[in-house]
Amino acid sequence: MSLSTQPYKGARDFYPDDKRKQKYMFGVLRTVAERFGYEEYDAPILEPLEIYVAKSGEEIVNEQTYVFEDRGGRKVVIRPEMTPTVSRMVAGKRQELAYPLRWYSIPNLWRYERPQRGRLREHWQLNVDIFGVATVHAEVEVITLVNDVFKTFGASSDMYSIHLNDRKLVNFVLRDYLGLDEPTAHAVGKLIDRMNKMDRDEFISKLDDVFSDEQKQASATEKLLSILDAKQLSDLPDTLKQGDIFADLDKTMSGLKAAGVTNFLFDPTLMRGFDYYTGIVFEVFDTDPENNRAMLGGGRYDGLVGLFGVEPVPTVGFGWGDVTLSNFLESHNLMPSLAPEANLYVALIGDVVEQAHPTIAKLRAAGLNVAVDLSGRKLGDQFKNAEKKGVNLVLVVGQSELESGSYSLKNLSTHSEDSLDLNGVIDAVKAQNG
RNA sequence: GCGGACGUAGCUCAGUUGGUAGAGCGUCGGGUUGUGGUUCCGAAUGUCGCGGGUUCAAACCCCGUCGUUCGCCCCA
Repeated sequence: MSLSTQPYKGARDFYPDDKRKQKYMFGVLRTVAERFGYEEYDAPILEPLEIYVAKSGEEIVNEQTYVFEDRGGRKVVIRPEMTPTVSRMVAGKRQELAYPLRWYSIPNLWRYERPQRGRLREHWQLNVDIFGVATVHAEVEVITLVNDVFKTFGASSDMYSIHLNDRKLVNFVLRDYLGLDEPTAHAVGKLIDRMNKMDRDEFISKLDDVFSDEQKQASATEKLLSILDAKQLSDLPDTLKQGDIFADLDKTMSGLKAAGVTNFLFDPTLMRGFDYYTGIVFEVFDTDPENNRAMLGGGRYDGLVGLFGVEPVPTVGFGWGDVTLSNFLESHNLMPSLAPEANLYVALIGDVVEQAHPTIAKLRAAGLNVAVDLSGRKLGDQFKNAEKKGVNLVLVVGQSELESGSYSLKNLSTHSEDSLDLNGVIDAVKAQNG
């Protein structure tokens, strides 16, 4: 009976090649978030159960979290999302923080579910939140940030589309326009969420199951469909256009235009799972049919911070999973080939490890990442090894080089070879790495 | 939690109507001891995911189980 070498179900090992991709992705995410003035924070992976029970939504706590009791009898959850945590942190220093507060993090999150494409048990998620802005300038900023991330990865606008909706609109339609009670409204909301996964007849028959005879009499189904079919705000029935139900969506869209974002659209079927959203919600879809689900989503949740017993803080934020992001990058060929950490490989001739030490130390002190071949194998094998590791530049160091101070620097991809002194080697490696 | 597909060498896979396993790539060694990518020669490696069952005989059929994957639920 031997031990399995597989990682835990739904979780990934990151071998150096994988980790390199993750480092690249996170690097871009951090760069863009910080370009918008966001500060990085972090928190424990464990949280008390209560903060999820409070407002996260139902199933995620009951069935999709890792819950256990610690040795002190406390109910503990491995965080399935970051929003309650960041809300807790903001609430904890509610009075002393300077608003608007711009925070981001890339936490790992755990959900107990069946793994499938784009959904694993452990994933990392960029969380970007802006606290203290009640106007849709916050939504516009955050979505613009998302757009900049895509651009920084080299994506073009046709590769993704930004869907927008407003919970206030949804609530108005369900409660006031259709006059549904709370449980019915909730059920219809869940149905709308799944609308695109079924055909129209199926959707209508499911609606029939939910609506009362009275509601059917009032042609609730037809009314709802006419709203869900809207491609833009102007398609909506006139009776909805009174008041300022659309004001936020309207302003968000014009704000996005002003910010140079083009590929967004009004999507009345967009719901989002969590119940804590209170205003604009958005999701971004990969247009590649291979990745047919939301790759990121977020919205306004003005009530969460207040749950911790402090004055509420208006908040807009989103989460962007690393699995959906890497699927996106791979599908659109946007994942660059990434060089290994070492940018210089030293091949040794003969037993000169100790004599070569001062030379190698100088190279490292100059900022080069130097991997030394300690195998004692034939020179040809050392070249093969460098190539296999993906290190392009090899410095040959033997007795005569150490004595003369003239080294042979070999470029494995161009097959060129230069005779250089130590400073020349340093310059050449730096030039090669841009 | 529910449904489908799959599980053969390190990797990608082949294995005909059941007769105890192969290829390519990779790995290792070599083509005279200080120069690699192409080439040539040679070698190693599998309890055919695991456990039962049917059979004279199972990688192949049946059951269970674990894992992978796609979808449902839910969500990033």
